[in-house]
Amino acid sequence: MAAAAGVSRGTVSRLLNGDKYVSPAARVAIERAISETGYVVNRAARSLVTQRTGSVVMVLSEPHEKLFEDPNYSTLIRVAIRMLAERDLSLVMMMAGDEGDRERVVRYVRGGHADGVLLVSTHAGDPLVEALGSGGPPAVSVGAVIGHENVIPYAAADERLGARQMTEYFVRQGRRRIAMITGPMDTPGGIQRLEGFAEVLGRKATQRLIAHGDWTQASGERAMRELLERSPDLDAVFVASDLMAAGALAALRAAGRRVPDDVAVGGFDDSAVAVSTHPPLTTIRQPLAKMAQETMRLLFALLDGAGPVEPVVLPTELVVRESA
Amino acid sequence: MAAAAGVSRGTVSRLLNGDKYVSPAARVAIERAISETGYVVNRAARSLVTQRTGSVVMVLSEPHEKLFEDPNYSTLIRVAIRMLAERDLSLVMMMAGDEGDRERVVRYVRGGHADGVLLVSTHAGDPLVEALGSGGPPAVSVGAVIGHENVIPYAAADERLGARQMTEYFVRQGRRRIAMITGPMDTPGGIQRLEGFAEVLGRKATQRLIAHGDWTQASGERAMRELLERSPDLDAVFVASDLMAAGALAALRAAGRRVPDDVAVGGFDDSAVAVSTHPPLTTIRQPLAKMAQETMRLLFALLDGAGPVEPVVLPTELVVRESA
DNA sequence: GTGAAAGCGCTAACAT
DNA sequence: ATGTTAGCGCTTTCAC
Repeated sequence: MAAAAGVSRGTVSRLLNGDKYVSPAARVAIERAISETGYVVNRAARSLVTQRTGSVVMVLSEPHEKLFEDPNYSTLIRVAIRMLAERDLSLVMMMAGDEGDRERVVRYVRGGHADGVLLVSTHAGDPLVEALGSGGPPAVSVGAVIGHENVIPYAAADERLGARQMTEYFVRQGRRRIAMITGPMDTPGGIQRLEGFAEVLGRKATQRLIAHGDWTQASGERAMRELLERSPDLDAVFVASDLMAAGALAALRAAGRRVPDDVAVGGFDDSAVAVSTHPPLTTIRQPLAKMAQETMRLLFALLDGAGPVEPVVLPTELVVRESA
Repeated sequence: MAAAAGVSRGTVSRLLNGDKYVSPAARVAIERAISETGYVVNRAARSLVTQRTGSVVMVLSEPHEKLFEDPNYSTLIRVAIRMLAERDLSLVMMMAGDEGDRERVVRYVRGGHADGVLLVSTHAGDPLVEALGSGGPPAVSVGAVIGHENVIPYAAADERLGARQMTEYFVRQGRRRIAMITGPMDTPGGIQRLEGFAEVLGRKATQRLIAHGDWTQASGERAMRELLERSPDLDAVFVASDLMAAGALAALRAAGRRVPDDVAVGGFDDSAVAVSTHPPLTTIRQPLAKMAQETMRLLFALLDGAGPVEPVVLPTELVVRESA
């Protein structure tokens, strides 16, 4: 290649890496040679000397079955691919659902096979976070990592705000017995959406009116049945995700309750399912694409050697459809 | 590392690569040294000499916005990650939605950055397929690549069979005016599901009873409105995907038609949305996980240097719920 | 069965 | 502004 352009390999390398000291003549000769020979740099060789890999790994920490039931991941993946591509970085996907997975991820990352780590849906106490620890490449997360909020930068929706928006909407509507189906209580969405709910209702938010799900549709249905049994007189339910809300809708229908007449149902996410249910869901829009973008921006800042970066919390928005 | 075990680097390498000529003594010494030093092979260095990268790239050819509305991709990604991990290969994701994307993919693949290519949802005539051409690493596809069925091995559902199963079910129910909403006519699912439909109905499958969608929910709704206008007396509609069927359901409801009493609705995929709609969808189950597995198996066979491999076509199954 | 040594293609430091 | 050169860490002959 260098030979084809009549210059040394050093000069070619300088051009490719944006070094300023390349003469116009050399530049032209090299560019011609590149397009004629179809030359492409060998990343392995480059990695060997630069100690960088040109790739970022997205670690999905949800148990396998549940993982992809949630359409939100799709947006994350799409945005990440796009933004990484702009920097000529590639996205490697790994799962960290069980112990074996986690070990693989740790070996991969500590082995220097990724320049950065993108954590997704990491639960509280996940040993992976400790194992990744310091000394490795920079890590960021979409959504806070509980217990590591000050260690792992993140971009997240303002979960509490969203929960308050929905709960206050119910209150304004004059709903009197407002229940909630939460997410898993070891995730920020699980914890903080409940907190927002409780902030608005105060002592009216009793245990009888709260049930827990695991983000799946089936769990939403189960939780709704539970609530109807415990508090048959409820007239509204705030469900911490659209998918679980779809399940709740099915349980309400089975119980003969009309939505929103008898029971108002509010979801969270504003994902695709929100418009495929009947009635379409009133829900809280999470700016997912923006969250993903901001998370990538944090990662890039870290990759560029910026100092410590601050978490980003983005506002949510009430989207009124027909379920409430 | 070699020093830590008191042997030469060559011996370490031999052990790591499963060469038989390693004495038990050396093996023990090396294994101890590995666990003590936390040694991990440097893939870049290995790649440099072996000319293999240890990664497979999944190329998603759908335009960006539509891409992930379809929950099916999730399963593909999950299965691919799992099966690749077992071989210590990693999954790199790329998009090929527009021209710039495609160029990047081609450079990546032709630049030798992947040991294999996993095509997903490639449309007929996609220039990417030609560009990847021969001489590169082996490529396989989930679902046939139209026009390249004999070049690119694939695992797919028996689309025609599925369409026949649904259409025959309608016929058995005594439905007389059966319409269809197809997928894009440059995809196997678009073409072959229509073929199966037409095979059963013969000349009763007229243009008036056929509308086209692009797999999105919105397109399903639009197509359904179109059909209702053209053929108000229809009493059944076979929709080529669950997501589009969700859209069709909305259009039918808006038009005041009861499902399944007035109009029977059949979907295709048996994806998560099939149970979140009201009523839940009668649909055709596509063995997606199995398709993904078989596709990976084909890829592995190719990576292992097996001769030409045969496409795999898997049977579908009618799943009766409440929409028909 | 194992050590020694060449070399994969590149970057970066050094010379000029 | 550019050529020269020394590795990066591994696999793979080739000797022994």
